[in-house]
Amino acid sequence: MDQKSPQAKPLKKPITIKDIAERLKVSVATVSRALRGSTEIKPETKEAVLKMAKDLDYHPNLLASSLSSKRSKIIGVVVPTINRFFWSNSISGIENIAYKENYKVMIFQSGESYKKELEIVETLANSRVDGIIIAFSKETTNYDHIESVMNRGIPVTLFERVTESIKTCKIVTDDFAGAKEITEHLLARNRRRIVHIGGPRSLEVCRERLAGYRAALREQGIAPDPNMEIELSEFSFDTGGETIERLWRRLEKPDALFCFADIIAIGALHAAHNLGISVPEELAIAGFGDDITSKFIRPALTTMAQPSFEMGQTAAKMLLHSILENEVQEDCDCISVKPTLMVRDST
Amino acid sequence: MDQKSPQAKPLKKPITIKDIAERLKVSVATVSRALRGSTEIKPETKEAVLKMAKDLDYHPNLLASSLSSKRSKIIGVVVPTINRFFWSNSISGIENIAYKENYKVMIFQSGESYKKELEIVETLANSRVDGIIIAFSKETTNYDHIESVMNRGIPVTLFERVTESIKTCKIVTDDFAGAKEITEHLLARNRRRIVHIGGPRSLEVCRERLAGYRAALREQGIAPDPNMEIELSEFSFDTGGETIERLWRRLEKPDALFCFADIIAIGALHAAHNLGISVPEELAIAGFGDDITSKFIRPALTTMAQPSFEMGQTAAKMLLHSILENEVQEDCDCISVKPTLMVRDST
DNA sequence: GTGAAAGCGCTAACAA
DNA sequence: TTGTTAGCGCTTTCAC
Repeated sequence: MDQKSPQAKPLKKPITIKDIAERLKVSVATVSRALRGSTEIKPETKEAVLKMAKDLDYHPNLLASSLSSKRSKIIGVVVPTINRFFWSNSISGIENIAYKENYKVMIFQSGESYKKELEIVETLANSRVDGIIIAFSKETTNYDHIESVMNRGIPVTLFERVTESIKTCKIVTDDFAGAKEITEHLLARNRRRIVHIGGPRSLEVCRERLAGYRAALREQGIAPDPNMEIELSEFSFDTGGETIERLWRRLEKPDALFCFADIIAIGALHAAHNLGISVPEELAIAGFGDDITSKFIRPALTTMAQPSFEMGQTAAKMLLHSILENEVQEDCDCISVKPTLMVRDST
Repeated sequence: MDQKSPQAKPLKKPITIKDIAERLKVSVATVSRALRGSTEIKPETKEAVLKMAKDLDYHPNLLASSLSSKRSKIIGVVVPTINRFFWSNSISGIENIAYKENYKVMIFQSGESYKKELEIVETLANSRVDGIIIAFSKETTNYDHIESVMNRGIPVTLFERVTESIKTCKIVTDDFAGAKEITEHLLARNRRRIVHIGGPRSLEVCRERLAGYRAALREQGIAPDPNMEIELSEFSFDTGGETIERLWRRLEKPDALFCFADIIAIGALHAAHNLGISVPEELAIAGFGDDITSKFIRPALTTMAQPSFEMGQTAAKMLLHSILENEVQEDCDCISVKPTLMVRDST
């Protein structure tokens, strides 16, 4: 019953270009050229090779190919999580462009862990991908791993979660403008006690959103109040809910909430419902990101829409440009994308 | 201005084990052994190698390593999309196990396209991954690509979207039981005109859910009615919405909806709201999958919860087992996981 | 147009 | 414990 089968895997060893060459009595070089569609080859020879490859059920070994050509036609993408709409949709945008240019996309998630991000980036570089698009984890404050990769000649494009300290192509949301605009919207709705639920200050994204919020207040002569600025370290529905419960125990309750991410706002909305708080009458709630859920919850969430798919496309274009140009990236641009205010029922 | 910089990439060529060997006046074999933590090596030698590697800023070339060792320590995962909770959460489960065993996970999405699935699987195999976990696209009805990969000695585990025609490890939801249970729940709520919105029959998943629905009806003496069975080919919020609009033009309106996926149910819920249909009084709506959104919409959606994270973990365990055992997979098991009914406000 | 040959960087017998 | 020596399968000069 538990006797091992004598010949485990069907280890008839794979067909290589050498096999094709021998059968055809040509050199491996010729076969290689034919397979790669090189021009300097006689059409008949090429056809013969292609036919033989098919007959023998030949499959190229990409490892060998990449090793000797020093090109993999693969780009690596690192995001904090694929579990949220913004990230997964960005990736679709990246793939959309990459596949057109015949590049494959390898997706990795850091899970917001710096350690895992390090590992992934190192693996990617050691696997000789042609380029990397990365959005930093919330824990990342040291960027040596990126410098190292770039020094090794691998182009890197920073995406959304970026840092000023690295000179390379970047694409980000104009978080300052977006946060300012949505705060102004709240102010225009006659809200004065607007609480900002922000994310970890280690992220530029979060700092910018906070700054935009403050700027809008100041313009209305309202001095930013530390009590009205909450800093979260976790991104989840639950933290949004817990926060609102804490806020509601205060003497002076807020009349509006601007959350740095939809996921937080949705959690808050849910908790508000359970606490019997009427939205938007008693409390207006706004998010950021236009998560796909935001349109479907009730009341539908007011938020800033980020064109994630297009941002992914742009990132891919920038990276492919760096790869193909093979230039130093010193002079690369930083693109800032304006988000769009989506006014819905929650404000 | 547009003059190219003379030295493009910093092409100081990478340090290899040969460089380390020369500096240390040992052989490359020794260096290789030290780096891989082989036991048959003198501790001092090992230390010296490690130190030199660090000093020289050595980074291993995984391509070369995999090429010669014929192991990559990478498993490939192919899913229709990472954009939905079930899939992204399954992947987290896979990663959770894989990383513990020191395997990296490469994620790919087929976008529900058979052609792209083919390409991805071929690339994965040609990149000599150690194993593949795959959930088929909705278009996939031919499984030769999987047979081919398995014949080449690469273990494959089928995940959720499977086929009977391939003998290998599989893990699926018990869709029949789940669909039957949720339909029974609807019946218990005194619904008799229950419409099933199903997915493409090409997917076993969808056929099973339909079968479960029918079985529940039959047990109550209700004959399945083709007019009450709708087949969708797209998975999106919009199709859910459009469908309910069509249904509502009928003379005899349904009193319940069992959608084969939450995303459809959520779209329907949204459309119902816009049409002024009261849920659940006039129309009960149930989904399948317990998408993260389902808990937060109003009314909260009744659905079947699939333990996606755990299913991912199990898939990874099965695959790793096949990889490590290096056995033929003929006798592999097929695990079927029972989903859990989550009764909420929509029914 | 084609072939010969030298690698790409690493692993893995087999010897020593 | 270490070194020698073939490769792994493919690409890419450089001749012919």
